[in-house]
Amino acid sequence: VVRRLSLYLRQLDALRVLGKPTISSRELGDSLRLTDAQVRKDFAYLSALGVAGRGYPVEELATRIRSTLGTDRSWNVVLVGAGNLGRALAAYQGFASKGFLLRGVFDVDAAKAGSSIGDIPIALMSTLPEVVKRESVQLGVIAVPPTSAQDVADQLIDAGVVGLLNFSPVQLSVPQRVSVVSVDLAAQMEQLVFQVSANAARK
Amino acid sequence: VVRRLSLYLRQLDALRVLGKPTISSRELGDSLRLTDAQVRKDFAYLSALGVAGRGYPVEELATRIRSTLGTDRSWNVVLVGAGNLGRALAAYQGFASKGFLLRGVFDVDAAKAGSSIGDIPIALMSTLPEVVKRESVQLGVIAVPPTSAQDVADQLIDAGVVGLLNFSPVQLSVPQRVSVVSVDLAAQMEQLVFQVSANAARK
DNA sequence: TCCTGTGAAATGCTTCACAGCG
DNA sequence: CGCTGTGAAGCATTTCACAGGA
Repeated sequence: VVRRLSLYLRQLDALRVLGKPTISSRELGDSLRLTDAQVRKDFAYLSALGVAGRGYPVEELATRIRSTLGTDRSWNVVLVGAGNLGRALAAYQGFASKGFLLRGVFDVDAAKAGSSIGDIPIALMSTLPEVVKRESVQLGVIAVPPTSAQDVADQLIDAGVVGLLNFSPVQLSVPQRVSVVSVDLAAQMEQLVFQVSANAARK
Repeated sequence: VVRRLSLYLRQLDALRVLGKPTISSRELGDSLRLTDAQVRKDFAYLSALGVAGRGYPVEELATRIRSTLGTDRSWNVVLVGAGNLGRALAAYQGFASKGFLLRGVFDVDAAKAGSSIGDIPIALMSTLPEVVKRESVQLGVIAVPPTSAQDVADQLIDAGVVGLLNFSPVQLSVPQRVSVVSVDLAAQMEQLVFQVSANAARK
């Protein structure tokens, strides 16, 4: 359900650029391959504000979705792991533009710590707790090898982080108060292969 | 449903390293936060081979899942977009180790083409159709800015690719015979923020 | 006794269908 | 009219519960 809210938000942002003041559930649904009823149900869930005969006001709807997701406020983030993926994530524009403020990049490797990604310095893991506290960091991104993922997760949680975005292919075990979203790239690829095979089988 | 198959596979690989010959649905379920019934239903779906009183044989089960997913064969892949994310993906070990063979990296930027990532040369987009045909490439990974994502998708499809892994935050429109899996990093982050907020609200 | 395989019940999600408003 | 909001129906997925095998 929440996954779709993000999709709506992308679409609405595009519409705003086009200057469209209003959008119908049918139109929005078509562009995302959803039924119009589905779209209306979703918006009802955020006690919606559609105008019969017109549709939904683009601007207000976007604001409403953002406040439901929690992206109306900005969030402090740290990233652990300055390998290839970590570097790419640190430089990724999509985060900064959506209110995610990168407060630090960390690595265990002393050789990496000291260098920097763009204008973001890479720090040693040992300095993590201090930064998390000082900057009130709530979210941590894990881009380290699978073998150290759980260890890094524990350190982040000890330091006070309450949400983890995990890019390593392991199931993290965390206390209830901490939320985890995992992105397993190999799994996505497997997903794709399955769909391709299924698609080919269906003649 | 299929998403879970990937998770099982990870877990089974870990078990194999530990030398465990057999696993019960309960044990496997606990480690992935699923019920035992769920696990058994999933395995029934692949006309399973569990032994009552013992559990499932780790090795055979992994083989069975792989063949269902289609990862028992290997797949030829090209990657488009040699920005930060593209470079990280090209170097990512998780792909190569799971039977995905990277047959080329492409970019529109002539400055980037000519250089290389590790030992993989970056080629110009114009040479893409030839490589796709020569190497029988079935899958394409899109790591380009949102504005050119649809264009790149069209070129890949024209060249003969039948599956796309899309990292740009746009809804690609493709013909039925082509499968798409999208990974929107900003959306994952939004997901996380929502969960964190919900988790904090629940006292 | 431990564990699978599976009908049946329960739950959740999606689509249908239509009353009602601008 | 076009479009929303929503009960009710229709599907899909998850959990329960238990018979039966090793």
